[in-house]
Parts: sequence; structure tokens; C-alpha cells
Amino acid sequence: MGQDLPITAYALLGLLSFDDPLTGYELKQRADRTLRFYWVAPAMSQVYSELDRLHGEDMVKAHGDGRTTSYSLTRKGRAALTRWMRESEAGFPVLKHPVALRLLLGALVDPEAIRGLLSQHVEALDHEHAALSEVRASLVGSDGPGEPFRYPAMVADWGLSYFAHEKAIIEELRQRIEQDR
Amino acid sequence: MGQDLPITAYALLGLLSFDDPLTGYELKQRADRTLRFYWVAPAMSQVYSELDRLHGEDMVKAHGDGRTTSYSLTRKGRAALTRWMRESEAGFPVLKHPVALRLLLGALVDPEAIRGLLSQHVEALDHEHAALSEVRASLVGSDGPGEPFRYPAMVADWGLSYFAHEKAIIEELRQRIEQDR
DNA sequence: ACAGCCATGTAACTCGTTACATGATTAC
DNA sequence: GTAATCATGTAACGAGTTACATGGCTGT
Repeated sequence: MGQDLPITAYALLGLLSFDDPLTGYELKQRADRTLRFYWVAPAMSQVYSELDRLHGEDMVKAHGDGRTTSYSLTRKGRAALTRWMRESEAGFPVLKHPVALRLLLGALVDPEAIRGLLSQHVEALDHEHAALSEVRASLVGSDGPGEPFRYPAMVADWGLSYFAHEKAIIEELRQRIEQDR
Repeated sequence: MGQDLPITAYALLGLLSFDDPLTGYELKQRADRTLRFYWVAPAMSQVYSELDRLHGEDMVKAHGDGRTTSYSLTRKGRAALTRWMRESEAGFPVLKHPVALRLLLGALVDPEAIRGLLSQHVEALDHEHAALSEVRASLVGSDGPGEPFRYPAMVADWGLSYFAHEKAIIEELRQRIEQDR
């Protein structure tokens, strides 16, 4: 039986473990809203093809009303997801940080360009922080011990703290660059 | 002319902008040692095929002594790199965080498993912090204003701060989970 | 002599993206 | 009626990985 799925497949199963019957379209929205902060926002087409695969493995059940198709976890799907949680190694995060990469090469351009780079990144951080704050706010009320969104709330708080810290570092770096004038 | 290269190609050009003639093998070592913290550690085979492409574009020059081949930046390569620095948008970082993804789904397993997950991540963070510290230490002495490793040192400090903060958040989350006992 | 590292590549494959294409439903 | 959103897919492609294959050099 097809064992090892790509992690993104488990991520989608994970989203289904919260809100059960979801269409591919809805799944993509959930991913864009939450999953993108610490995993990826898969392309629409990938969501559909991944759902196809999961359906072929009997890990999701399709509820088709003709025009739209909703998917829910099967027993097998939930079992696969929890087994993956228990038995697989997490591995270290992979960060693709275009701002850090460009800062590394800062000597190639004038300091003004680097200042612009960092300013833009701070703006982007503010933007993302605000978006994640909204998500976090929507969990208030069901984020206590034993409640369904306890863990998602933790992850959201983690993300918010990360964004705040990132911003603080950038400010430090900015001052360090300012000294070179 | 083949314009848009994958960012990883620019990352390799960037490595060459510090230590000029490097073999594919050495390039891979540099990437594993430094680039991996904020970009990627490309596979050996990708380093070679990317060098082939860059060579085809006249962005690197090959110094072959038969058995080994070293590559250095051409004028065109350096120009392409600085143009990329000046003209392309940086974009927001992409984080693939398997620990956060698993924490999100914490409700599926028993708290003990989550504790283990977080412990292991803290260990990994310590390990990576130590590795990056070594890199940072090797830059001391040429990390002042105007010196060649000024910017790489900034990026390394950024990374170290990030790891330290990550560890602090995990400790907080651990306590939060401990309360549910 | 043998292990381990240095050094270079090819082939097959998967993940994931972009571009394209279609059409129904909803809000104004 | 018409624009935006909901909804689902296909096709072509590119980036990047793993597995495989080869062989020279270095230290013990």
C-alpha cells in the first residue's frame, strides 16, 4: 500500500481533521489563511491532485453533489495521520529567506539599497503579523486546555512572537548599518 | 539571452563573490556550512548542473586542470548578480516548519508525544546554534565596517538571535502544555 | 592495503508551479 | 447583465532530490 505521502498531504489531512467536509476550494482557502505561515500555500491544482491521491488511498471520502465535491477524513485517513504524528521524525525547519540572502551580499550594492530592502521587509512583517493576528483572534474562546483550537492557538502565538522578534532584529541591523555613514 | 535564473543560481554566484575560484565540491561545502541556514543546501548534483548552466551563460569561468574544475565569476556574472540585487523584489520568507505543523495537530496524540517533539527540537536548535556560532567566530576580525565579511556577520548574528528566540518560545510552549496535566 | 574523503557526473523521478480552460452561482 | 467569486480540472514545465556510477588522492 502506498505508504509515504509528501508532508503536504498530511498537512491537508490535518486541515480536514479540524473542519471536516471541505471542498478543494475551501481547503485551499484554509491553507492560504493559516498553513502558509509555517508550511506552504499549495497551488490550487496541487490541492486537487493531492485530494485525488488521498481519495485513491481511501484516506478521504468524497461527498459529491454533482457540481461540488466535499472531502472528509476516513478512519484510514485519520489513522494514517496520527501514525505519521507518532512515528515520523520531525526534521529541522527549512527557511528560504530572500532578505537574508540579499543582506549577505550587501557589499555588492550601495547602503541605500540595503536600507530599502530592510524597510520593505519590515512593512511586509507588519502586514503578515496583522494577518496572523486576525487568525489568532478568531480562535479566542476555544483555545483553552482540552478545547479544539488549543494547539492551533499555540502555533499562532509562536508565529506572532517570531514576527515580532524578526522585526526587532531588523531594527538592530538597521542601526548597525547606519553607523557606517 | 537566458534572463531569469532560479534564486539558487544567484546564491551560488554569491558564494563565488566571496571566495573566488571554487570547485563544485567546495561550493557544496560552503553551502552546507553557511547557506543552509537561510536558504538551502542544494544537492551535489544540483550544484554541478547549476554550474553548467552558469557556465553556458558565461557567468562563471572554468579553470580546469583535468581532474578538477574550479569556477570563478566573470564580469558578466558579477554584473548579473548585482543587477539581481538591485532590481528584483525580495519577497517574503518561506518557512517549512515540521515541528510547528505537528504541534498544530497536537490534539491527535497524547501530550507525552508533544513533549518529546519539543524536546527534540530544542536539542536540534542547540546543535544548529553551535554550528552557526562556529561560522560566526570564523568571521571575527573581518566583520567591521567596510570589511569583506561585514554583511555575512550580520546575517550570522541574525540567525543566532533567531535560534535563541526560537528556543525561548519553545520553553514557553512547554510550560503552557505542562499546565494541562 | 584500505578507508575515507575529494571530485564529477547521469538518470529517473517527484513535488510543485504557471498557464490554460471551463462553467456555475452570487451580489450589485 | 455583468463582475466577482466559487469550483474543478489538464498540460507543460522546472527545480530539486535520490540513487547510481566512477575514479583519483591521502593518511595510516
